Amino acid sequence: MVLKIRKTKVAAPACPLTACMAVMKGAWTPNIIWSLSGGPRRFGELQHDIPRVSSKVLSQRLRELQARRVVRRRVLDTSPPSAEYELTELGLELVPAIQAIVRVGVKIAHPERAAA
Amino acid sequence: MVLKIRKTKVAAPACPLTACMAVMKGAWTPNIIWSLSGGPRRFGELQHDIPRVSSKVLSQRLRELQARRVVRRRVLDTSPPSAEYELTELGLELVPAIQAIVRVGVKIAHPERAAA
DNA sequence: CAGGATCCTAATCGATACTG
DNA sequence: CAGTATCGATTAGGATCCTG
Repeated sequence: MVLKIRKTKVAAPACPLTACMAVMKGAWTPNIIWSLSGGPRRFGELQHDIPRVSSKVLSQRLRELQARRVVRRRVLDTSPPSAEYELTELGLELVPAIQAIVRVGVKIAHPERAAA
Repeated sequence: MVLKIRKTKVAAPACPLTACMAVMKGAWTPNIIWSLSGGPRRFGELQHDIPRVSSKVLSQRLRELQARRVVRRRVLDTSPPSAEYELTELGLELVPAIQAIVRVGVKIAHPERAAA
């Protein structure tokens, strides 16, 4: 006998999930957005925030995020010349999701503090 | 002159983020958790919920999630034999994060409904 | 129905070196 | 400082076939 597929009880379809995960693709992308959620950061500052990321991967992800209109790049007229990255309005929309992930991460990392 | 690294304004360090992302690693993992958030599902039902996932990847991710105590597997005494997967208490903790991601995904996919 | 085994491709990442 | 170029290792994922 054939088992019937029960109707899912989940309200929204999986496609918005996939759409959002496409933006956060890459192991370091959430960290980049998280770091930028505190305000504009320079390239070197991002590397400082995310210690084990290579400059190659960091610049790759930043370029992708710019292409997706999540991050904006501004060249500053300083000496030496430097650049600043900041979240766009679209990028700011991602912050609550990252915050939720961080909250869970805290629970996973410190189960004893889960009561709080 | 050397540019100074400005102190980050982000409250929590990136490590909890990384810890949580490790659990959600893989393109399909969030979809699996999302599908299970509606209640226990069988293997075939998960494949139905996530149309383009191969059985290999699905079973791989399910095994990883079991190893991480996020998902529990129960063999049912039916004919033909079937198995059910469900979220553990730890797995349930991930649901709010996934929900937040879905919410952003809806905004990305349907910007015109962003007002709601 | 519920998966494991195998083969293969594409993407990601890390390390190193180099440029303006 | 702010990246780019290149290489090599790892891995996720797709397709197909097969079993209990």
